[in-house]
Amino acid sequence: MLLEKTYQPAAIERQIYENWERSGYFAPTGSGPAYCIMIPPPNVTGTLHMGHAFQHTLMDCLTRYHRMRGHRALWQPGTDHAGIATQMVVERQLNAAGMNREQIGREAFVARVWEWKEQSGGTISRQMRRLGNSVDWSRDRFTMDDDLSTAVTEVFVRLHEEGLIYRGKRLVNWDPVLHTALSDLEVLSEPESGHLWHLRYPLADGSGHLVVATTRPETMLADTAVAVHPADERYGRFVGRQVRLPLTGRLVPVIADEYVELEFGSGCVKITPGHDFNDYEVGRRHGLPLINVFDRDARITTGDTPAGALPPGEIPAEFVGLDRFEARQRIVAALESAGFVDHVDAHNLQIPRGDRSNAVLEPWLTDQWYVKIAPLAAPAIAAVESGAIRFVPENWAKTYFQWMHSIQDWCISRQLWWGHRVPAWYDEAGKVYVGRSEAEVRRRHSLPPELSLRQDEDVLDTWFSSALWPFSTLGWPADTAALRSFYPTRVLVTGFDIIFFWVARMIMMGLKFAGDVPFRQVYITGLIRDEHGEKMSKSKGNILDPLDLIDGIDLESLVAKRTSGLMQPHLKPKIEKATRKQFPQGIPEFGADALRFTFAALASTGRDIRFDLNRIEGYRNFCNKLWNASRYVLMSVDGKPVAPAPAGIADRWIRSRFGRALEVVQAEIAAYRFDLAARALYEFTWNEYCDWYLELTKPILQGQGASAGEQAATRHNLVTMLESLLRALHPLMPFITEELWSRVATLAGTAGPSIMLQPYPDAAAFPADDDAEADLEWLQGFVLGIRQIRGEMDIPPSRLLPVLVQAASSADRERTRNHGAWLRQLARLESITVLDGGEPPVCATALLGDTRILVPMAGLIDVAAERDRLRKSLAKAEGDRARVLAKLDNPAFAGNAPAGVVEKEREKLRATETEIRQLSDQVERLARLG
RNA sequence: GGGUGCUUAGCUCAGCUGGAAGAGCGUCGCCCUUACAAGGCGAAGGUCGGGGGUUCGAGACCCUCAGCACCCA
Repeated sequence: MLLEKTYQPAAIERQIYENWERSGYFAPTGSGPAYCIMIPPPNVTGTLHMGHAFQHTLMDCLTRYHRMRGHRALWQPGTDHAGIATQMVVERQLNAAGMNREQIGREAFVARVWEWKEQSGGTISRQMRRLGNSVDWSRDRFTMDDDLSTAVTEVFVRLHEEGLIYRGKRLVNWDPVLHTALSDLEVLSEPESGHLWHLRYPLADGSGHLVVATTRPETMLADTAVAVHPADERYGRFVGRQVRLPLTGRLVPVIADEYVELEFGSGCVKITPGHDFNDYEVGRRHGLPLINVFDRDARITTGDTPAGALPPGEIPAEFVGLDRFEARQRIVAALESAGFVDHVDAHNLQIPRGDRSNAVLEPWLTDQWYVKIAPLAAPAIAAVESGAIRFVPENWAKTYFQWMHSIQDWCISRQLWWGHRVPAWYDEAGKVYVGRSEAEVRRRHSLPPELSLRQDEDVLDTWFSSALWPFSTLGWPADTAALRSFYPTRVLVTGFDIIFFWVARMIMMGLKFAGDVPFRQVYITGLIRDEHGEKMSKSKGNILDPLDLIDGIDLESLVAKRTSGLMQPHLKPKIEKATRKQFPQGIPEFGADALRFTFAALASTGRDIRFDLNRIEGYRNFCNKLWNASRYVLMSVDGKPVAPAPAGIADRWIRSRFGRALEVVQAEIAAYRFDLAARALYEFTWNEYCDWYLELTKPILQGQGASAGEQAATRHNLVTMLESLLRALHPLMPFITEELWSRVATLAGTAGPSIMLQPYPDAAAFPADDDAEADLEWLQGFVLGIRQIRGEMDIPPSRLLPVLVQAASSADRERTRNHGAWLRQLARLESITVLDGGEPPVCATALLGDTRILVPMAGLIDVAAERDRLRKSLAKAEGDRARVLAKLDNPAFAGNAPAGVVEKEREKLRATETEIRQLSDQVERLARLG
């Protein structure tokens, strides 16, 4: 059956994927070595963005490549529950319906989240299917699945038993909007403009005042000291005395601590251990009391300490209940009117905000669960130091070390409802019991049934369960066959942005609980950005849905997609304008294979990858090229005799070239240089297979000269070569290769249900053939010489040229004779005459080593134009000669450079001299005429 | 303040252990040559951010400066 004239991805892709999936081809099979990649689990209710599609392409390419090379390949899919993000989405839905989660209660709320997960959870798997991802869907996992939750509980309990999980009252990063603690990594600090208030704190003995500088005057209600630097001569005499806090009148000491910066502000700071991380440490060093004056909304309270509530009236009633920002204004106003404000400076400071809510965070004193991280970090550092885990590119190990060496204990509790509930129970006295279940807790601690226990309200950080992903998905804590074969996994493919969040934590947990590293290599990809290098984000309005590149999308739908559901609706006009400007016609359909090839081609070592539509268009054209090359092969072969027979020179040449390309591909995939692998395949396919090899078969198959046997042999090589090429391209472009292979395989004398189960072509089966390559290089040089004359002289291809060959060596004469048919067709020649001495007519000249290829000029070529052309070449050749001569004349060069290099230079000199002689000869000849 | 990258053709980027500057897109010519106009053929275009050094030889190695980006505090 004849192929369509152009490649139409939409017509084939879905059906092919359905067939693969239905046939179970994605599951690991065979007895080869195990090859396993864990998918970085995306948010179950989210969608895949360009970064996911990019990484998925690389993971799929690796999986398909190793599967074809006989590995028992498993690409483990799954999703995570994305605690805060998902809870926020469902809360917003509730708010829109005029409700909130407190109203409906925990149980009903969690049920709604599950509903939302069921409803939206299909998006990602749909996208993955369209991308052609060959994950083993039968093993699909979700972090909240029962078995994965079992793993979470098990790890929590074991860490607790070892004293590596503890509960403590500490300052945490508190999100007063989401009402939860956050880990350090979820805090984003940006400089923002604010003020530095200089406040007068009167000395208790009435002998004057100290001026303290603060960016947060509202926390002065909870001050428990004033600090100066011990070496600060301005203040030394005040240390040990007391000041009377304005507004509350409480007496606090003046202390000396090196934390104070001499040059900052007045050099004298207020210390508020309950509301500042640094002050907390200062307070600990000096045994200062802790006072808290905020509630969970960051509103002013009547104040409390770990020992209990402050006496009534300690915090002035006028401020109680005020939001922190309003409290600031009111307190500053009160201080001002009482004359306590010395002056106010404008000041830029770092403001910590929650990465989800964007709310200004508060250091707040609460009970939280922590993982003691140092004992886990040490082996995780060693694993990378020893090379048990290798980062690619290896530079990322530095980033990893830098963080691991300064790592803090990990706050794992979150005051959310969506997630794994902390497996801890409290009795009425507040005593805590940790265990796998309430029953186990009662049994272990011999608690009477009538003792009522309540489970901890908090859930665990989502990353806690993600950290277990490499072994929890394989069945841990059970000792499963999957765990035994696939752990440790081979490589983790992910972005540098989650080295700390995820990669480091998986290494720590894997070493601790699965007894080995979770993966041998970590391949860190760049981040996909838009064509201007901007990060893609909803609020910037520059996101692209990978599916829209596959299927295409009209402008109006694209604008609607980018401007709906914005967190900041006022950005809409700007986004719409930019989108209309960038995609005036919308986005055309490119197909999954073109998108995948583009991702692979962009995967170099850089940190930022700009996604440019021009690239994908180029690779869609590449798909079309491959399609049409196959079309040519099928047209040439189908229904005609095909027979394996001694290969012709062109056949030998293309096989030799293919072998070299495969070597590059094998090496570059092993090095995770998908860009170089893709380029090798692209260049081989287009510049050698299509541009030369297919053209070389035409004179044989379409001309009169060749014998039936030669033709049958050519057809055989034509189709077997294509069949191999399709296999070589399959990991990158699975759909089009499957479609074409299904039509080509039988003709090539092979068969099978799918190309994805076929072996990857082995470079060793295509050994280098230097003779064939030398012959073809000569032929290409000949053709190129003629084409150059033709191109520069604007001679149309329809005009066939007579050609004279002069000063040919006997080898060149033979080649001219042997390859006459090819030369005539590829260079579009009318005749080829080998000269035996004698004066040729006026000609345009092309050089091929010592041989001159001459095109008689009469009526064709302008003498002056040819002379200019030759002079340009001559000038270039003379420049070359001068450079080479200078090098060779330098005794230091001949003395120090390796012999091979020197010989190469000598050879170059000979070549340029021949060229110069020939060219000047020809220029002279033209000069005589012109 | 500490750290990590980047700077090569108009644009986006390759350039492996130092040995005659590359690709794609774009541009300019000539072509509807029966696989492909999503194509074919040809061409133009770069003092490899600046300066210094090592070397017979540097886009690549070292130092330094400048600009840009990111991470951590």
